[in-house]
Amino acid sequence: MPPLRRRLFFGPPTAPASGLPVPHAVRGHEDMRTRFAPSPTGFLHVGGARTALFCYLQARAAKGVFILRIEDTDLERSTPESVQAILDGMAWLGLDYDEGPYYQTQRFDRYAEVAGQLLDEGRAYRCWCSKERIEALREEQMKLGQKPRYDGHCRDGAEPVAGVKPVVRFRNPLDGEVVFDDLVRGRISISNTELDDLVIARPDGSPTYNFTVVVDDLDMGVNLVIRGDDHINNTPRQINIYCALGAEPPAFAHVPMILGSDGARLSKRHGAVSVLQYREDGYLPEALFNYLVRLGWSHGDQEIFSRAEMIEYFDIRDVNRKAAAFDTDKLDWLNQHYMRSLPPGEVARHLRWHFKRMGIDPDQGPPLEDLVGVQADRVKTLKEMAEQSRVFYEELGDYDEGSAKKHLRPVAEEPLRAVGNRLADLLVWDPGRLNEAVRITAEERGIGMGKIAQPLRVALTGAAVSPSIDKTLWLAGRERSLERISRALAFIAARAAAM
RNA sequence: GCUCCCUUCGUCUAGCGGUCCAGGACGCCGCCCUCUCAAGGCGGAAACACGAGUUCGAUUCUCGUAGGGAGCGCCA
Repeated sequence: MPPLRRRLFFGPPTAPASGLPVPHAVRGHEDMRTRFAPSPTGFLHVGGARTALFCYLQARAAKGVFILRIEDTDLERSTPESVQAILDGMAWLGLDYDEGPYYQTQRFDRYAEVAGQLLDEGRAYRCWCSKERIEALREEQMKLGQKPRYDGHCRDGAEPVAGVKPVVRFRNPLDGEVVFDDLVRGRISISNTELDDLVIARPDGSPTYNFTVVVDDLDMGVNLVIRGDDHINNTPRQINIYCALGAEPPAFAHVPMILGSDGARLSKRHGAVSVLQYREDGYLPEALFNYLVRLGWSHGDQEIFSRAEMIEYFDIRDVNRKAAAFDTDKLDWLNQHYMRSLPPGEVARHLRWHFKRMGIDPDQGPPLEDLVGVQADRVKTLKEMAEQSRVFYEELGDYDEGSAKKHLRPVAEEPLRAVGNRLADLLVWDPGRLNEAVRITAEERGIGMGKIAQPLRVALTGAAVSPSIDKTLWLAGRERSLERISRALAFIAARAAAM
């Protein structure tokens, strides 16, 4: 049997009630090992993603190792699709791990081995209590205003019950207290009298969560456990198991969960909760990453961080204690920032993905880099950008009714025809010359830019909203522009004739 | 019910006993710019949950109260 590995990278997190072992120097320990351990029972949601991201950053900051472990012991609910969704989500966010993915289902022999060891040493025992008895016990205790827990009926030896396969329970200490210094919450202590003898193996021998985590983290040499704060209450039990195994517990950091914009627990009704849904909605991974890391963590007043800066500055101990509400407006702002500041080619790559999904051929129009340069500060998401740019890649459909009525009127005919002619004479189709052509046409007539730009805009895009007129012409291209101007002139003529 | 945990502008946060009649960011409001929509520039409103202590002095420390969250499984 392989020895249980012990690794320390800072002082013991457990301590007698006196003497505070201050966790020190999280950074700089080359042997730090963290892990992200999701259970594959659904997609990777933003809360889990943020936990993963903190594990990743902390490992990178300490030049340690980041491990991925899939906790799939729940055969009923775990699915290969979920595993894939987790892997895809992490890949999209750029969370690369150094070890794994390990799968708990492949380690059942090992859990059985350790459970057997605890049994042999008397640190665990078999329990034949029926579920009915446990149920009745719980009700009784609840009625008495007590915290429901196992009463230790089989703890000191019990007669096997014929035809019943026993569970294995961990023999939890009866007194004393468990104290640990959580890297984000500070000191947490709980009395052993609050804990009971938890089941570590079911009748069929399959292990339970609190037991597998300990065995895995020990075997994998994990010395810093970063996880959601819903596990705080499990930690003391786990620490007791570490001790029973004669091992040093790792350090713990419990990060708060993410709330919906209304402060309630994040759920589907808040819109996107799955990381991959954000990709579909048009967000850049850099934006979501930056948003998530700033949610509950900060470095002075800085809002924008490059990956290298995050790694340089991140320290799990700086993570906030309280749950944070997800704010889509701020994510939007970050997304726009990254659409404008990332290399256009990089943004274009993601944009291409959206075009394809929408059934638009990105090669039937201007280069996507040019499009990004023009549209990035006009939209919040790549999806919006693609939607608002179809006219540069596809045939123009019907004019927006209101826009056509307002701008494609007989008075617009002459200026539109004039600008069309001037554009047709242009030898070079670039924004500078295009702008000049429109401006001069307006000046010659002593009319405002808007008197020409708006009709032109409707002619080119079918609606009254688009990038500045020179950029719109530039993106539409010479051929499309001239053709659409002709069409608009015909439309105006037909309308005049009908009046 | 019991145990554990949390509490600064609407939201994310800075603050680690005096530097705070509390700073930044998103959002919001106003003005400017302007060929539309944006973007940009300038300005503005907006918070220490409450009550006791400790202290010369509390946003910062302690204890209560209120509010919120999590856990109490042969789920993870």
